[in-house]
Amino acid sequence: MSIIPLYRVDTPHPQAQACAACSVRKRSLFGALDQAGLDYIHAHIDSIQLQPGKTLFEAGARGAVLYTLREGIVRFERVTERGDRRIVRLAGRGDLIGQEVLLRRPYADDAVACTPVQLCRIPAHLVDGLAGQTPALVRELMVRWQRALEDSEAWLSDLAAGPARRRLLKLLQKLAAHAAADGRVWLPQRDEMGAMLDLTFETASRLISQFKREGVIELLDLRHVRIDGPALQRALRVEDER
Amino acid sequence: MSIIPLYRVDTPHPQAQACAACSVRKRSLFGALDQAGLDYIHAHIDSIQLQPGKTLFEAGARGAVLYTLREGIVRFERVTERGDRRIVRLAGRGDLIGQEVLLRRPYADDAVACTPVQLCRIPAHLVDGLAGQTPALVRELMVRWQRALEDSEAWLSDLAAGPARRRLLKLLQKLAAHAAADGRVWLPQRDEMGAMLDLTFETASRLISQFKREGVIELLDLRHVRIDGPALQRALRVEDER
DNA sequence: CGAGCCGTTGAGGGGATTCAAGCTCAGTGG
DNA sequence: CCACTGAGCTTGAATCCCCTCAACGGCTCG
Repeated sequence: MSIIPLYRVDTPHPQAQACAACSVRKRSLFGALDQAGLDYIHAHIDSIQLQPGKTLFEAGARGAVLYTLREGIVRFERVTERGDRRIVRLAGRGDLIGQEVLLRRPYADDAVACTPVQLCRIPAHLVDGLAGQTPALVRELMVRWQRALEDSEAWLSDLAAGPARRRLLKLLQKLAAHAAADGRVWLPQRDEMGAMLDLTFETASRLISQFKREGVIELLDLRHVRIDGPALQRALRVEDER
Repeated sequence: MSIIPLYRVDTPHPQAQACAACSVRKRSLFGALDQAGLDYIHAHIDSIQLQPGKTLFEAGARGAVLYTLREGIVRFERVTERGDRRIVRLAGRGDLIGQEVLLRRPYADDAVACTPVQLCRIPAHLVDGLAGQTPALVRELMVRWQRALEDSEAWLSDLAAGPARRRLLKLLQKLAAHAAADGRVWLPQRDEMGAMLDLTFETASRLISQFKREGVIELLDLRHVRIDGPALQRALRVEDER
């Protein structure tokens, strides 16, 4: 994990400007802050980068920091009593990670980088302090909690029910929402798909091969595909009839 | 749906006393309020009762009220694009229902009574007003959001993965947490179990019969069982070995 | 008493798993 | 340079678990 302090004590608030100019600020927790708020926080936020597979934090650990995801995809996973891991949610650009520390609770899941990832590390006390003075920030927090809840419930109804083919098509649809500007979509490893959909990696592999043959996806490199949107919709339609 | 106004305008705050004496107040959203807060809210809260199968609200509807569950079990369900319904979460005593209206958002799921249910109906503007003056209430709200999120994720990892027998055992374990004082546990209909676990009702029926033969559960009446806790734990242990 | 709902159980088929083999590719060390 | 290794992916064959289709019984209710 590489940590870059974004602030410099010798110049007046350069990071406040960096925050103000940040491409995800409007989508992020601090989108609600004004210039004064940015001045207040800038000196306490570090930028963090993580390589795929690296762990941001582990379930059960007590931490004092939360994160805003600027770039990349982070997965939340937990280990079941059977001993196998289950991926329960994904976070993308602008999402808040580890908000439970605001309640002085341990992290609920492992958080692991799926792709190269850039985050802002935010001390919990910073949010505590601002929340008292900034009602808009409190509202932003609640919006994010509700969004996480709806994501989780949508995962349950879309990705955890029905035949394997439909679940995997739905996963592609969800991953497409995190596509880069040029249409590149991150494709998880086969065993990661398994952990997301409760499938064996062999089944995931068979289906991905099938989708390639059908032209629903096109492999760009080992970890990225281009998705034929209409073909995907059609395949899902067929799946849902009957 | 029967609505009983709990307040009376001719006597001074009788409902404030009713709220203060309420058995679930300490577990409920307003557990954080002092006497002044209770005085403020009492005139605006109605008591509601619902019979099993009755709908509290529907997904997508815009409402201006949320609910605290005083007694009974409420399920959250949604209809997938395939047309079948999926139960994604359960609420029990003290849980908050429909909190998304505080964000001016439509209800995310259908909310349906599983058992006879008693709720307090709380206008959203009431919470808005109090939240500004009562930081503890804001915190209570966040705690409830986080709890709902963790419930949903736990549902995903426990009830939506693994073989049918394990999923149903896990469901019994979860239902046991909502047991009455005398140990009576609500047993859903077979097709409700199916909607919770993504099984056919036939499979649910076969497994329930099996559990009865094995002595894990004992049928009290059509909708209630007594659960042999140790036997359940043993069965789960066996399931998780191997 | 027939109709309908809910639950149970059986028989057969299908979809996902399990077990197994072989493939590519990156990294390592002789 | 290339054999060696291990991780990840693919594909095949056999098995098994759950679904589908079906029949039947108990119960409530009109």
